[in-house]
Amino acid sequence: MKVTISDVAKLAGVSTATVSHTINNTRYVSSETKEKVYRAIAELGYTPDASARSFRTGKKKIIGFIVPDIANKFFATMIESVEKYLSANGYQLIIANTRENMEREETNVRLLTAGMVDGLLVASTMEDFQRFDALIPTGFPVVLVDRIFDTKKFSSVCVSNFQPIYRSVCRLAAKGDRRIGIIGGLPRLSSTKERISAYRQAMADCALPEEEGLIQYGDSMEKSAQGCLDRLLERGCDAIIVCQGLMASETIIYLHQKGIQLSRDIDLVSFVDYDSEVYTLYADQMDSIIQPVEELGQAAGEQILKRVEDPEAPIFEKVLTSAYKPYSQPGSWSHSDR
Amino acid sequence: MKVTISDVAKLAGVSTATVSHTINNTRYVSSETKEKVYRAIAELGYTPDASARSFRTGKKKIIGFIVPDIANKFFATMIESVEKYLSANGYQLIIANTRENMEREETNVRLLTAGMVDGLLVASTMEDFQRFDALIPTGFPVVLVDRIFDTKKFSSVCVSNFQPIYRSVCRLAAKGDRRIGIIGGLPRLSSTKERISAYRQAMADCALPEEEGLIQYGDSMEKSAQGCLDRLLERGCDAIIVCQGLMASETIIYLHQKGIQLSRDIDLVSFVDYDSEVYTLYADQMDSIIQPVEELGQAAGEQILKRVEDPEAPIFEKVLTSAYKPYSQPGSWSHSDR
DNA sequence: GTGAAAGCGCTAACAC
DNA sequence: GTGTTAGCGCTTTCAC
Repeated sequence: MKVTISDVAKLAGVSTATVSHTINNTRYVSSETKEKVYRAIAELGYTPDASARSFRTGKKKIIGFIVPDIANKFFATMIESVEKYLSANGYQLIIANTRENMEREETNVRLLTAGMVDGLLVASTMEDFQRFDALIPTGFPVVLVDRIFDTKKFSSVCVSNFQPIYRSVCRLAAKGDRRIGIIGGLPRLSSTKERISAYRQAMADCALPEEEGLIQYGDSMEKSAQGCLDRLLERGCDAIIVCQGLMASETIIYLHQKGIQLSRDIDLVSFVDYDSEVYTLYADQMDSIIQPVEELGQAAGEQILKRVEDPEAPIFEKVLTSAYKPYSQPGSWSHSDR
Repeated sequence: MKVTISDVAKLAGVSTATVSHTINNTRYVSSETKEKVYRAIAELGYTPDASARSFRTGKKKIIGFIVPDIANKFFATMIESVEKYLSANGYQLIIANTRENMEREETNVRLLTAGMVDGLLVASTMEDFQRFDALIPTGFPVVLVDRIFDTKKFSSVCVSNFQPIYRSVCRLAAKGDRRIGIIGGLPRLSSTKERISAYRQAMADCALPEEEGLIQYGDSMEKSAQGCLDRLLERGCDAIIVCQGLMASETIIYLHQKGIQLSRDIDLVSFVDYDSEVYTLYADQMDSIIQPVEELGQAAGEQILKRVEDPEAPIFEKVLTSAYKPYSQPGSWSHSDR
């Protein structure tokens, strides 16, 4: 049968309080008593029951992370770095996968916030802030990751999206490209909106013709880039900006298959949000906007623990900066935001 | 403040027992009473507390998955498919990442088995069965995934490793290759051992010279393939078998960078354990051993829930079969085990 | 068809 | 320096 704290107490000849306190270092216990307790624990093979403890203390030492697509290496890498930070601080990570589906996100948020985790990281696929907000119990610690809402009610950690895109368009324009296409992610996401608006503004500022057909939206999941690319090629683009790593990889491959050569036949700017083998192969033939994925994960971990430990802490918005790597200078990296 | 079951009971004018039973459909409740209960729940915004429930019932509805490397797409894809199966059955998945480190695996197993999860899936990085076994509380539901031990104490789900390698060597030999090198994963893992032993046996059966230097071991993590490849190239291999997807991608890229062309300068056989863009690019220039990753995940989910629901169920070993795709016939797929 | 109440294993306030 | 004990929110047995 299960061995409980009172079995230990009995065998050690002390009270349950003493056992609890020795285990948790939560008040002074003489070293002889400690000794007896530890001996009893060892003898019985006692392990404190995590459920009972969570129930009693209200702390579960678990953080939930709601992710749009765990098989996307961008998120997988981020998860790894979140997990690293959390486990170093005595927390476990629970993953839920929404596959960019709002209903799945709703279900998972409800499940996790109902006493399963102490706090929640969310890379939300929702468009509507109200709908998201309604799911979160009052005062529940939440940190938005990578994707935010206009209403600044929750803390967030994300990457600056405007500047690198704006800069890309300007660089392409200076090179002589006129018809610059862009492949964005899901139109409802903040990250996509920011990037597209940067594109629009830069196109206008560079006096390049705007044309709705030059803007294509994918879903950032497998096999979505190809259709976008086809439509852009039909319109005779001389340059393409791809706003997300997985779609960028697919774009590169598809161009390769069509025999269209990077930087000779077409200019490419890619978001690089993970260590892709494709990226390694073609890094010297395109501009790269390199996302600080690890830092994003670590910052997310920091922020959520901060909120869990002090739910009254003020809202905090952290914006990280991508690195910009122009293709012509393989060795040179520069920060896009300064 | 937190709204509890007795708040609901009070407002609905019934007992807590009735509220509990209506929520859980666990005994007959008249429809008028149900009605009152649901109204009260809605009015108060009541959500049952998962901790309290787990504590009381001993069931947490959480499965743990201990994974060697979550940023490896092989595991990320498997996680996704496990998660899919579990969530369809009312369970959540908790991930722990060991980075192929035995100490981290120990810590995580101990943490998770201490009342945090109902059952555990483990792709263990351990060599020593005793050491692993010692971590698992008696009777705790465990399913080994992808990597097993000689001692058949736990249920397992894995992929047949022997046949595809044996077949690869024979095919290469028939083609005229004499110096066939192989890049394996961590030498301590069952999967690696099986693959290397298949290689050895096939080399002997094909009357090819065995040479220890033709066998190289990587760690299946990023940047480990390059060193292995260098050593194999030094020995003048005319063919190389790579036993793991990530290392296979890296091998392909490295060969490409060196200007060594697949199937012209060197023959390649790759394990393909996820949807890689590199694989898409080079699929027609090499033999592929395609791992049934999704099925592996689903089977793992099935097995662990079976054990959780009936811990006395007999040990079950499921062995899935890879598909073998020879490079010469892009359209033809064949099962390697029949 | 419903209610009363015990108790899951632990922590922590209070007592000495 | 240590013990006693209430009670966290829920499920479930027993009773009517």
